[in-house]
Amino acid sequence: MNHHGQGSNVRLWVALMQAQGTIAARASDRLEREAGIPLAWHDVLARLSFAPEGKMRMQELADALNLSRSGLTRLCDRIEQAGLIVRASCPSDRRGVHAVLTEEGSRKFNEAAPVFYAAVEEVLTAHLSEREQAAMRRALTKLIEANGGHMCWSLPVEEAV
Amino acid sequence: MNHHGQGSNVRLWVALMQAQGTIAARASDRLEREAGIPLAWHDVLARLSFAPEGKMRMQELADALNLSRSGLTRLCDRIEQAGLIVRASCPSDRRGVHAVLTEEGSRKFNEAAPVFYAAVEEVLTAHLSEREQAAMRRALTKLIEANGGHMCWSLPVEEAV
DNA sequence: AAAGATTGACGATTCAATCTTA
DNA sequence: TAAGATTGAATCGTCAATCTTT
Repeated sequence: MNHHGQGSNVRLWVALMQAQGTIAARASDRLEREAGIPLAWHDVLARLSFAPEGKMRMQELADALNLSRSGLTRLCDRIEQAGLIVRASCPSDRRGVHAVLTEEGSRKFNEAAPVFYAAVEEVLTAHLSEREQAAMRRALTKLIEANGGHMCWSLPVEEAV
Repeated sequence: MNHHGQGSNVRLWVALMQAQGTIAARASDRLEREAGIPLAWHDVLARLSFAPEGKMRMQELADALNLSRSGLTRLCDRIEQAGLIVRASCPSDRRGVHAVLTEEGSRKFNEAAPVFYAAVEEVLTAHLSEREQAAMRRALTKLIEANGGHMCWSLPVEEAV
């Protein structure tokens, strides 16, 4: 196909799949062990924490986390069961539902976030130079946009340092 | 923690997770649509195709694919059911089991591989320059090794071009 | 006793169908 | 009729226990 052969392309594919898998598994283990919540729960709490008023529509949340609607419904069932979020009917459009962070959910996130940051540092950023990180972020963002995704992340407060 | 704030680290994390998810989903869809097999099946067939005599121990295969042993057992159940592989007791150590590519499995792989290559090109390499690809592969390999993984991939024949 | 693989019970995710509201 | 969300059935993966062979 191209004059470099396909092996090189496949190598990049394999590296991407394997790196992501390994990194996510290790960070997930550490978060579960040290903060007592699954990575998926942290993702939800984090998104809500950085959202205005600590709430988001189910649909928004599903998109942000790359989950199907029903997948998010089930995930939120479990987190609500644990008391970290509640559902609230959306006032402006009563078809919609807000997932809202509770007091306890907020507390839990504040407890888990440092563990998560440390895990990301440990498995990801500690092994790459600033230049490598910047290059990788640029490349990954290109890939996301080229594939119809939207690299969205509500700015955490720490960014403003 | 560091003077760049944690937001930057988290951005890289999110970009990695999202890019991998989007890319894998798109390639998986295309493979399923155009070749009629799930991505996980292709992974197994590909590994076997590039292994000596078209066979591998279950354990090896599980490691290569980042799957648990039982996960691979189940996956191989389905693929064997479809007639693309068979199991054979390992002669030298009768505890072990070989997954062996069948004629039909080999045929199916030869049909699916071009689709897979095209999909990788479409979702991944088409959007990155040679330099970007090389930089990314280096960085990802570092990450894999730093996290106790092993970036292993039997050389495809095409590599020797 | 330990290694390789499988099985049962379970958790998490998806698709298709359903329910409610716009 | 369509959009937002949920539910039932099915798929896929994991952990712990089991079975066989070393």
